[in-house]
Amino acid sequence: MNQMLPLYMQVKDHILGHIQSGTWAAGSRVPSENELVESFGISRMTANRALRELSADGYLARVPGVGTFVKEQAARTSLMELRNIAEEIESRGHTHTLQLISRAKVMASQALADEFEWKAPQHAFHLVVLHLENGLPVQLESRWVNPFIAADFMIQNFTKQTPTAYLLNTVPVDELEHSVEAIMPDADQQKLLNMRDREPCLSLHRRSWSQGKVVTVATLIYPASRYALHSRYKTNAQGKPL
Amino acid sequence: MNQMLPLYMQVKDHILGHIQSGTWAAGSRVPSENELVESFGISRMTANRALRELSADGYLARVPGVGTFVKEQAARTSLMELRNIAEEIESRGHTHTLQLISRAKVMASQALADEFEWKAPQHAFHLVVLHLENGLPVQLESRWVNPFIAADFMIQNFTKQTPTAYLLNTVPVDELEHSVEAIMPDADQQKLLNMRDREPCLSLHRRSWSQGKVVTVATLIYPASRYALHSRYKTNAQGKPL
DNA sequence: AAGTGGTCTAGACCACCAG
DNA sequence: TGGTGGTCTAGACCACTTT
Repeated sequence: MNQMLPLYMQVKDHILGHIQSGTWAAGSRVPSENELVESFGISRMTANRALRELSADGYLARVPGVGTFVKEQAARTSLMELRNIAEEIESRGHTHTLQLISRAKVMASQALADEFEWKAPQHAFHLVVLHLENGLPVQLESRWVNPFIAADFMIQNFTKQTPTAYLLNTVPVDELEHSVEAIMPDADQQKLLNMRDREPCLSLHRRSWSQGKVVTVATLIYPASRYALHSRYKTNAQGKPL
Repeated sequence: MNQMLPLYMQVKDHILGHIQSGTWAAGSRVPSENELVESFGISRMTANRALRELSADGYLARVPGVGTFVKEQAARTSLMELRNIAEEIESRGHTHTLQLISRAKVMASQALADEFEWKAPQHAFHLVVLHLENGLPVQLESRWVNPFIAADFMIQNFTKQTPTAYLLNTVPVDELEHSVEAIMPDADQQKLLNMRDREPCLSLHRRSWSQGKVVTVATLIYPASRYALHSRYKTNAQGKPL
């Protein structure tokens, strides 16, 4: 039972596929409306809708009189959503790889126990992973995991599935807390991230809850020159936040 | 001088105006495509585009065979803690003061015009303000304001009311975009913020929209040692905000 | 002059929902 | 059965850029 997609959707998928597979790199020209009319045997309005929507979604940039081009995807991550960095990188048509730096069962410090909302220190899983985009380090992840909730976390193969992806697929997240700072990396961090001297980092500290319990505490460090954090959202009628 | 807007835009503005003025409450039915065809004297495709785009933007919900309805706006943003800095400082029981560094009407660069979503560069109001907490600089605000929307922005006395507070009270904000980076301050910024050498800053870039138009573009710079951004909110199972 | 995107029209067929 | 939205067509005119 093949579900027939609308024509403009098929065209969108076709183009998005080329972008996300990397066949069409950022800056390259995509087929014009007339070319799509020819190759797909569709009307110009349908081709126009596909290109216009991809443009509204930020994948393409259209220049009247010139053509339509693949947009450079900003290296940035959402502050609102909990997204897997591997997917994020791959959706830009880039390659994600990771290096497992360390993995251990450790005794929580009092500060960490506080973050887990434990009365007394317990053992926790600790993991340090370096994420690379096209071979360039973009995130250093230091993560503690609550062993009472994700007991089989340590026996995962994180080259197949990132820690974030595993946790997202295993434990439903109810609540998120983010805290963002600018920091200067220490010597180890600077070396792992392959950074120049005197270059700052963004440090994103995240806690996530499931059914009232802290699942995981993570500190994600991004080289300032390679990543930005981003959020965009609609407000209520009063325009309340700020 | 009068810029002729595309027909589908006029229809969008017409509907958005009714929604944001409250004439059409959440849940109420908006005119059908055929009714818009009649009342505006346009083709159905044009009416369809207006309704479809407002639906994609989250203002309307369309139900095949039934009609198109004004959507309930989620009040999720009350959980995003990015508040007016004056209130925030005072809520800590500290004293907020500010210094007006500069105030001018300037010609927008092409990059700024892009941020305002203007086709061509126009004049914009520019303001630089230093915020202090108990006499210590904590935020350097560089703000550009759309003069077509907040025409009397420049004659305000910002020692009584911060620029953010004035804009919030004057223009209803319906959309916000934030982008956070870590930067090294330049010499001027470092001096104004009274910072030591080699200390990084958080740079928060903010755009706000009202009725589809960019009201203001601001860059807020915080010394890393004195500020962190914080947010906490509930999510659905996929890690997306409610 | 030829090609591009931006818009608009006046039809059309369909699946769906209501009375 | 008539109204709704969802899609699609085959034209059209325009402003613009490139050659």
